[in-house]
This record gives sequence, structure tokens and C-alpha cells, in this order.
Amino acid sequence: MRRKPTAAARKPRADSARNRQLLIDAAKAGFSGVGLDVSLEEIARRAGVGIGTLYRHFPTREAVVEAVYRREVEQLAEAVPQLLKTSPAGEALHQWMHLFVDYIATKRIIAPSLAAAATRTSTLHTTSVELITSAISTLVKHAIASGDVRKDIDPSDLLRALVGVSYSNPDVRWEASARRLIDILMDGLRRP
Amino acid sequence: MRRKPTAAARKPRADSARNRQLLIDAAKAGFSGVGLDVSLEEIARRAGVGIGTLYRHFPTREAVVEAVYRREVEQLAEAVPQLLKTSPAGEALHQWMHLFVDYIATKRIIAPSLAAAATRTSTLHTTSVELITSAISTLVKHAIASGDVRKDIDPSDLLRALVGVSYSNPDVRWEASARRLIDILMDGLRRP
DNA sequence: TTAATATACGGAGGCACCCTCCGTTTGGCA
DNA sequence: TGCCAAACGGAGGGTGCCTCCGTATATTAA
Repeated sequence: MRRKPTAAARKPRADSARNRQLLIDAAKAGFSGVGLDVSLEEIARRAGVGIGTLYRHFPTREAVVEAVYRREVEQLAEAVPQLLKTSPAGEALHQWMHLFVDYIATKRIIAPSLAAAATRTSTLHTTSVELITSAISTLVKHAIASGDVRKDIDPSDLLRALVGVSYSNPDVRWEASARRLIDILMDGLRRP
Repeated sequence: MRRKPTAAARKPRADSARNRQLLIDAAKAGFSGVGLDVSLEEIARRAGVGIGTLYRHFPTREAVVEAVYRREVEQLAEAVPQLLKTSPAGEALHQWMHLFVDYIATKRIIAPSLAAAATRTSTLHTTSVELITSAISTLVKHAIASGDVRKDIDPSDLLRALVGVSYSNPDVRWEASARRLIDILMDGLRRP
């Protein structure tokens, strides 16, 4: 059986996929640690691969940024079924809200670079918003159904609250502050 | 007579001031034409000075961006008395609103770079907002006093409208759209 | 298992840009 | 007009970007 009539299907090489992940890990660490202007050579070094390998996977610096962002959003979406399986619905929502802070932490750093690539980014952005909205809606729905949280919660409002909590404080210690506020918010959600 | 007890006052050299302005002009043109990542050597070339001169005036790339932005804001503020002198108060307000679009056009380009320099920028930003608010307040006050525009206008609301008009449309042709909307807005302001 | 080969890897090298340093030029002052 | 502080220009060393191609290896077929 073939995928396409013309080209024979061949399994993608394992090292390729592995290096791709290593590069995204290294890039995320590099952006957080060194800054958005970390050199691509430094990222390759951290990933333990040659610079050529980096360029084969990501033809431009912007492609690297986009890959980091995309994976962050995907992880946020993929965490939902996992959390619902292992925790009560209320707790799942709570934990996911903390994951959201991780996401914002990354987004804060790479946002300027994402904004620079106007056109392509806008569809990327649209997709991300949809993924995240859908994720929180699912969690809220389950938590309401299980009786863990009050009924009068609109997932979009909660998302807005999360964004507000995470963005409002431009201080260096915004993250600690955001996490405290999330815990308080969650307490509020639990009482009808 | 001396300005300071210790150091003798000496008039700053004319060529220095002139080159500074040439550099800011060239930088603005470069950012608009080539993009935010235009090389500093290109800017120096456009200004007709050596790279060393650029670095003497602006020790970092960010200082260049900041200088362009600052001058843009200052021009917006300084235009007010000039406009009030040469035009009726209503017309002065109208013309100034168009200058505002020029300002946004520049700001759109350099905003990512300004955002990168978090701390120092925030005071810069505060000052700019104050300058601009004060400018539009003066113009509105005069236009109301002269009877050119209706009385129930809050300058801050008008500023918000300007920002909204200029930012809402992420299209490439936002500028034409913004200018049309400003003209319509002005028509509205004129009828009580 | 082994051989064949598509696929991926690494890093040298050429180019552009960043920034500093210092010899040269020039504007301001007496 | 002459002095000199201030400003200028650009060569040059360092770094990062990106390409290219010889080498290595995962996958497949036999």
C-alpha cells in the first residue's frame, strides 16, 4: 500500500523527529534564559545538534519561534483529556489554569517576534484561540456537571479573567501574583 | 556667566546637532522603508555620516528607536500652538488628528522594539501619553470655546476614538481607512 | 543478516552586521 | 587668526546568519 501513487512511502527517520523535539526544547529554554535574541547556534548547541540540522528543520528564526509557540498551545489543548482522566473535574480545571500561566510566560517572551510576522501569524493566532477556548470550555463543562464548581460560569469569561490576571501586572513577579490570584479565583468558583 | 560652577559652558557644535537630526530622519525612513531590522550602517549611510557618528549619538540600536519615537511624540505636542496660530480652532483639531495618524504609522512599526525594553520604556510611555493627552485637550478646549465643535466632547474619549480608528483595522490599507473615519468623525464633532 | 540508498547529520566557510578605537577634521572661542 | 575641545569617519576584530556538501545512519528489500 502506498500513500501516494508516485512516491513510495517510507517511514520518517526516528532521529529526525527526536532532534526536532530537542530543538524546540532547547529553543524554549534559550528564549527564557538568554532572551528572544539568543543565537540560533546557541540553540543548536543546547540541543546537541549541528547548526545545519537546526536549519533543515526550521528555515528561519521565525519558524523556530512559531514552533515553540505552536507546541505550547498544543500541549495546553492536549492536557485536557489527560487531566480529566486522572483528576476530579474541579481539580482538573484548577491544574489546567496553572498550565495556562506557563503558556503566558512563554507567550510574553516571544510575542514581539510573533507580531512581526503579521499575515501568517494571524491564522496561527486564530487557531490557538480556538484551541484554548475549546480546552477551557470542556473543563468547565465537566466541572459544572460534576458539581465541583458553580453553574453560572461562562468559559469565555473565565478565559478573560485568566488573561487579565496574567497580563495585568507588568511587574517581574507577575507570575507568583498570577498564581495566587488563580487559586483565589478557583476558591470563588467552588462556592455557588 | 557660567551654567555650572565647575565646567565652562561651551555652545554645542552645530554639526553635531545637525547630524543628530539627519540620523533620526534617516532612521525613520529606514524603519518605514526597509523594516525594523534595517542595519545601523544603512541608517548612517542614508544620513550621510560615518557609522562612528551614529554610535556617538546613539550607543545602542534601541536608543535610535527611542529617539525616533520621542521626536514623533514631541512633534505631535509642538504642532499644537503652531496649528492654533495659523488655523481656526476646529480646523486645527482636524489637522492635528491627521498628524496623529502619521504618529501611529511610525508607532506600529517600532512598537515591538519599544516593548522589548520593558522598564525604561514604561516611563517613556507615560510621558508620551501625557504629552498627547495634553495636546488634544488644548485643541478641544479651543475648538469648543470658538464654537467650532459641539460642547459635549471629552478629549480622552476623542483620543480613545482616534486610537480605535487607527488600530482596529489590521489591514494594509488601514491608513486610508483611518483617514476617512477621522474626516467623518470631525463632521460629527461639528454638529451639536 | 546484509547490501543498497534515501534521508539526515555536522560544521567549515563566506558574508553581513555590530561596535570600538583612534588618527583626522572642524567648529567655537579668545 | 590660532588654539584645542569636540566631533567625525571608517578600518578592523568579533559574532551570528545561512549554505553547501562530504559523511553517517535509519529504513527497506533481498
